[in-house]
Amino acid sequence: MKSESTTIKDIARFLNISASTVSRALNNHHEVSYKTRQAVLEAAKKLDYQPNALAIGLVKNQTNTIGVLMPDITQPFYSSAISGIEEVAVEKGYYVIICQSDESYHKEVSLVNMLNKHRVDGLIICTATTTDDYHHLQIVNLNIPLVQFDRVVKHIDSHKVVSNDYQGAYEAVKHLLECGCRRIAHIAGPEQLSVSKNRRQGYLDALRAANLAIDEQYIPTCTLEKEHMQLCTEQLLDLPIPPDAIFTVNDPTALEAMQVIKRKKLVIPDDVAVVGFDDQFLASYLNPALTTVSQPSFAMGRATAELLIGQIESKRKENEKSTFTTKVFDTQLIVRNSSGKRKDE
Amino acid sequence: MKSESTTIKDIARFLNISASTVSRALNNHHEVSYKTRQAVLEAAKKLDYQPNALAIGLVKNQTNTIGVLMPDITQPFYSSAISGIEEVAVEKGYYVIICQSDESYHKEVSLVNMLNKHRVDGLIICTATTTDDYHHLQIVNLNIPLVQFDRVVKHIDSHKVVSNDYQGAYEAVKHLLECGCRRIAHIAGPEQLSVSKNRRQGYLDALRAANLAIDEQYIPTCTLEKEHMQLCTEQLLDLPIPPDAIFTVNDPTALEAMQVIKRKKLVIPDDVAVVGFDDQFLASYLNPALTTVSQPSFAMGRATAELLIGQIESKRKENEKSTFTTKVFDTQLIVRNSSGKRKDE
DNA sequence: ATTTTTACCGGAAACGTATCCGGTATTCAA
DNA sequence: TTGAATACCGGATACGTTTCCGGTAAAAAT
Repeated sequence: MKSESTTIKDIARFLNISASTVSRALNNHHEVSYKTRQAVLEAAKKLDYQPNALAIGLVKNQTNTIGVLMPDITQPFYSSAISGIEEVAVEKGYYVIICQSDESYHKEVSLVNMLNKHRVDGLIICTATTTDDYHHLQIVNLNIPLVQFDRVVKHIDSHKVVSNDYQGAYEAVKHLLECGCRRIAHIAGPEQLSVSKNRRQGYLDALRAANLAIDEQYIPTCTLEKEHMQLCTEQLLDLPIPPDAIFTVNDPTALEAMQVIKRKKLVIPDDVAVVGFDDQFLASYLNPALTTVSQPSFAMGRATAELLIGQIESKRKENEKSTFTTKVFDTQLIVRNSSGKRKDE
Repeated sequence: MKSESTTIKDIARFLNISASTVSRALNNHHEVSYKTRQAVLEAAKKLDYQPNALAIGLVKNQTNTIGVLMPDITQPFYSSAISGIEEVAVEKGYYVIICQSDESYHKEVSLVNMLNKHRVDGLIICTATTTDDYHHLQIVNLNIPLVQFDRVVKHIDSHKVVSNDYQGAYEAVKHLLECGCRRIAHIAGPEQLSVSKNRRQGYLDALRAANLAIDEQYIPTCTLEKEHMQLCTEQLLDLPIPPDAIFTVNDPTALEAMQVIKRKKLVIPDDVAVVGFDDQFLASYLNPALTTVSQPSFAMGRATAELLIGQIESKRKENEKSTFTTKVFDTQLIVRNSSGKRKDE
């Protein structure tokens, strides 16, 4: 199945000139006359010439491709970020290869290696929950530009894009306090994730600022598996003195929490208020609508891609050692009915 | 920035053998002795050899890459399908490049051309709502294997993967009839989309089977823009004799419809029942939970990738002209409270 | 002991493109 | 009119790999 596509040599033969001249003409090189350039362009169109990206990549040692490795592209937060990444990528002439780790460390390592082998020009990664060894990132970071998204590893030297998790959590808890809640629980995420840690810290500091005692019983750590989200919620509600509010590490957890609360015939927000984190698009459609901390995932995706491509192209120009930036996006508290002051729809 | 990665020649030099032998050893060619093969493998590991996919692709005229073009990767139906595609792709050693058309015909054409230029080994496509010219698909279909997903164009000769839209719609309407509804409206999708057409037909036939008259006023065609979804719903509710049920072409439309219905202080399902199509993951979290037709999007994604890769690899073996199959996935009606027989949670 | 087979290996060409280097013809300055 | 500068082009090489072709040495068959 010879693919029979026309090459630069075909054009050369057609015009009785050399391949190198054709190449120069197609690349707007100045050392080619106007006349032959026009002839080449015309012939290229006529013969339906499509440059072979593989061959170009081989000599230029680049693929115009960036790899994106996310835990789960099904989650709105990630798919929306990917959408932003894709948008700037095509703007700048790059392709994006997506992979998902399914929150598995082993898949993550193997996919990073695959992408490395494929000679992607750069890599965007959001580590899996189970990842707590970062050699594979270190290694890839030496070869190709890397930018970390959302879940970041501090000691790895690269661009980073995150949202202000600490501030978001702090404000969410402050809001609950203002609603009159005094026994605020927090279903936290896995400890090795930067986002979990920062949100937890925001929660703690908000309580401290209000001179409230911290009760570790109120701060279960969730694996972020569906069943465990439910279990955490049940255990909170079964405490001798159950909480009057639950702030969850993300929206999916808030969803499950709400289901459990309803199943126990408790009323949201009267008996238990709920606040999530993400503002995934369904949050506003729930009943009661979910109060949550909004992250600009699409814009974050765009910024990530811009940083990455910027680094790729500056690297090509053999720039001085680039200094890495961490882009922090402000979050915004969206107050809806799951935490309101007992005014129903 | 010479990337300094070790090549096959480095290994050859290291072992004082020829590059061709190294290549053969790495590819388990039989014409190489056990001893040298071991030596090569060891040296490859020691020197951290990573085969250059570009070079391999150049000589083999393949990229091990498949392109996926979807209207909007943010929608759960698509992201879940992509997830399935990605899964079998890595299983079989392929990379997946994703692009989104944003429902724009022009973007679609330009992206198809980009992917073609990048020499992807195959292409999965779900056309945009605004696409009603299919030359670009015809052309690409001549060059590389193509499989159409969900929204398919009948007269283009390729594998196709769809769900049984007709049957799903038929059963949804039948269910509404059994609930006692008699004035069932249908918010339909754009007419050029195969899915819209089939679901509309299922709706019509179910009504006819029940000897109910068809009222075109009850069948608005929606562009699938959010505002238009709302407008269609409002117009239905404002009719002199408003419907007692609305069957929507997909879940996002059902969502908006429910919001509008609630805003009018009507009760679901007592005043108006609602049934959607997709079973996007949020459907069960709504209040009332949404009755909808479930499509196995993940499995559909898997099947699509399997068909495509199958075609790619059979093409390599210069098979006889392959005959194309259309894989139809059965849908399943998930009855929840938005259509129940007025028993509340 | 001679021929044939087998096992193994190296050299060279090829994939499609970019680019370095050198060369010719033209134009300009002196 | 001569020398140098300029404009343009072709040939060769390189990128990293696979694969065809031919060749040598050992093993097997005669």
